[in-house]
Amino acid sequence: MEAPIKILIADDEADILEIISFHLIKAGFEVHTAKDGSEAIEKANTYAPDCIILDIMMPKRTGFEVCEYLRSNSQFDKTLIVLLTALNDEASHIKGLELGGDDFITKPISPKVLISRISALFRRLQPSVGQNKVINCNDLSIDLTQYKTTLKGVNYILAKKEFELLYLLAAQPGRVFLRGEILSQVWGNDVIVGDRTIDVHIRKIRAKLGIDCITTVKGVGYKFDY
Amino acid sequence: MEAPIKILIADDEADILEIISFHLIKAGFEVHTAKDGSEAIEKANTYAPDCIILDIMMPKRTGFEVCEYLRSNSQFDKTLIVLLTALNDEASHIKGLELGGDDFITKPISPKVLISRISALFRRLQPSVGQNKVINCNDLSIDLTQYKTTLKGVNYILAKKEFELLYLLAAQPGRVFLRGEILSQVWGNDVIVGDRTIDVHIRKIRAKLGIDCITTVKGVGYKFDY
DNA sequence: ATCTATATTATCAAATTGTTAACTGACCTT
DNA sequence: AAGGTCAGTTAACAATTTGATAATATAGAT
Repeated sequence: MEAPIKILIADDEADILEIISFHLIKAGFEVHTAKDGSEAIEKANTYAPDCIILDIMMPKRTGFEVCEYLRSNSQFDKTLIVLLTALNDEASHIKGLELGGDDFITKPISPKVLISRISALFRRLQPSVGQNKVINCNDLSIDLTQYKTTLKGVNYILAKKEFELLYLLAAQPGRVFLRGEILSQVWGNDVIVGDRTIDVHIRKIRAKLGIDCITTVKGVGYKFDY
Repeated sequence: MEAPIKILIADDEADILEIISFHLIKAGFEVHTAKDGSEAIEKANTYAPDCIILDIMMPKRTGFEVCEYLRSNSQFDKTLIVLLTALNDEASHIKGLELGGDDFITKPISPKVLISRISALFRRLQPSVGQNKVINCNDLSIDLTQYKTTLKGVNYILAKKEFELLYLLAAQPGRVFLRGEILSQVWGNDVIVGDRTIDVHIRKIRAKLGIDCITTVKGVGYKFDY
């Protein structure tokens, strides 16, 4: 993870702010706080957080109003909005979600639940960041952390470059990778190797696995298809 | 939205299945159902739904087990998983979210809430999918990132130039492209090829796809019309 | 009917990829 | 240190696919 994920929490109850902040900071987030709706908008503009947790009942501007403001501003297109309230009524739920909220958590808040849910939202948002480095596709499994490839449970030993090439392609099944992309991803930008090199490695992968999981797209590149 | 969003619901209570199905269908989703965990996995593989709603308490396999299975398979990377339970306890919440669930809804279910939340999940998911350079027109789909052309779900392999030509035309259906435009877009400005070359490629596309999706505008050029 | 633009077909040239074998250097064994 | 093994690379050639052109046929317009 490069930059820490920024979260802004807006609630008028100081002790809630404090508790949530504590847990979020402990979970590795960068946390900012606001004590009312106006301050929330202000700080949202200042810090451009990745996620904003809004209490609905707040002075100056309600969570709904802040949510509406944020969603009308393209700058916050990718910002997650979590609404927070003591009210457990359906109407608020629906209103919040329809105003563009991404999730809805009812008080009393369990810090564990809050963090689980926020993590789930981010997991969905940044599939690539997912720490799961195992690709499973039908009966083929490619485990980056173990450099291990199994097919129908049987282990196949691929050389480093073969493995990296297969992993790259399989990470985005169906997508065509240009030869140039493959070279820069697997071999790096400064290394200069010929085009034939890719072919030979592709061939070795096909031969070792014995299945036709890599498709040639003539004049374009290769793609994983299985 | 071209294709309808597919949702799979798994619950062992028939009346719940029915009620939810009814509302989801009314909301414009394509709905499939399963009455236990094993059937859920089966149908997930068959229909590749965009969203799977899982009851936690189910015979054969619990919602947790199904969730775990789905999340370990890259085929379902982009599938939303919503967990459903009568239990309102925090432990299930956390377990579900940590297993990769995207949302968690407690029974008794309000159809309105359910649909609001699913819509919210999809709204959030769309932007990343929106990057796709896929042209969809009736039952014809042209995917630039995959260099893949399908008609009624059947894959047709076009050569590079054929594909690029079709993609160019289909990107702006109805618009007539002059021969000069086609040449400079597909072949580039420095390459010099004759006019007949375009005709030949157009013909190959028509022959391969078997449909008349490209119209000749005599004396002017060609246009995509389908 | 004639003229023009496009469609079709066949053919050849060019580009791309597949395959095999050989070379190099790193690493391991003895 | 010599010999062996293996990953990675390249070269050379074969196989295949694709692209372009020319020649001819057809259709559309005036």
